[in-house]
Amino acid sequence: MPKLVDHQERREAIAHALWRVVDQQGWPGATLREVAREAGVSLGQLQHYFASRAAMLTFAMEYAAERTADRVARGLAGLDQPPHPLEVLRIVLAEMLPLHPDARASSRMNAAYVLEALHDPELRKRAGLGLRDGRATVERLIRQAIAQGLIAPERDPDIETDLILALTGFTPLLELEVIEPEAALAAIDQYLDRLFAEGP
Amino acid sequence: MPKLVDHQERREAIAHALWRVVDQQGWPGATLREVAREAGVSLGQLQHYFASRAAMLTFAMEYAAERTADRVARGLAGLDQPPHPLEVLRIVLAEMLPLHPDARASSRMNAAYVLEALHDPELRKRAGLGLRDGRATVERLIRQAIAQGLIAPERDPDIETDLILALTGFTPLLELEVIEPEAALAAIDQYLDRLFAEGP
DNA sequence: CCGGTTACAAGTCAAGTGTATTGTAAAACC
DNA sequence: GGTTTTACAATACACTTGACTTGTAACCGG
Repeated sequence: MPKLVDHQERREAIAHALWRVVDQQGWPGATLREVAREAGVSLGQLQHYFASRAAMLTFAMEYAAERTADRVARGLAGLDQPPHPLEVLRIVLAEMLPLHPDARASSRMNAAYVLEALHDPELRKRAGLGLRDGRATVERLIRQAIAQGLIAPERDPDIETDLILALTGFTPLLELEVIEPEAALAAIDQYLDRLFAEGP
Repeated sequence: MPKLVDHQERREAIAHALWRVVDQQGWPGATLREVAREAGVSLGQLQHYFASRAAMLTFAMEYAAERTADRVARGLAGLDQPPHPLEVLRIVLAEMLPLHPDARASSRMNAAYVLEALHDPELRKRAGLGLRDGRATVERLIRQAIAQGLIAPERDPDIETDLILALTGFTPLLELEVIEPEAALAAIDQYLDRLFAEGP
């Protein structure tokens, strides 16, 4: 056979091409042929690495989630140890919003994925689990911060968690350039500052 | 010619069918033939009312925006006159979230539309204008409430406006059943209560 | 060195897409 | 009452799509 090839590597390269296509042409534009062209491979080769379009999309999504987690982890590494929960939340939120090219690609992938998941039970389960996981992580953070006295004890951890997650609602505003990235960051800072403020 | 037909009425009927299709099968599933089937008309008839698929989608979106505005107006009519800004915001937010079938259909239409708009300059301009309009309306409300002393004067109207709009970020959480409708409403109430609370 | 496996290339296929064309019945209008 | 419009039906067209099949060169393992 020809030189043995690292499948994972190839798949990731194709996933990157897929991101680029989705970023530039949208989810429906991500046809097998278009992704192959963007990746600089033939349709046959692409099909050698992904048995179906669905398999390709699923892989690309999981890989995007990994990369986002990596970006967050890298951001957290730059903080004091242990980091202040406010800083943690700030970084998590900032990485989930389309504020730089990498995050934008992930964000668009995610949006398309969620939209698709609404009508596909399998994807729905998968996407639901992912989001629930994320929510659980944030909730843990909030509860810890309350226990540490960093957040006023009157705050309901469930509601505060949901409100934090809702801040990803900046995404469409940013994408359509209704608000500037600085405005989104300022709003997040303002919100977190109030959340972590001392009670009266 | 056969009995003269109310074009607007026909178009709206088709738009309703389109919503149903988008709601159940997603944006890409909204093919001319599928919408025609859902509307109970022939492909030829549908083409008689919409010159192209793009025209159909545009009409359906504008109509959805009108209907959402109607729902909000109906909600506002049930309030004291003049209504308290908090109540106004509560109703606006509640109608923008997928909390009941009508709002859900509009919400999904809107999500798909925004996603599509990212790669279509014409749609982008249109969607951007719509969102900017909405933002301006909310901002006016906030500034008024500050002027009336209902919101603490330290609050920055710009940031507060953005934060209000960000609360539409509950949408994916609701759609994927990560949180319950009551939780979203509770969070919104909590948030608005704090926004309108007296300063210390 | 050779059978078997891997890595692709290229072509084929059926299904589905939006759009354009053509035909026709019916009612409005002068 | 003839003519012109309107409202549709039906079909055809040119493409694109994901999937599948077949062919073939390359290399490893025995």
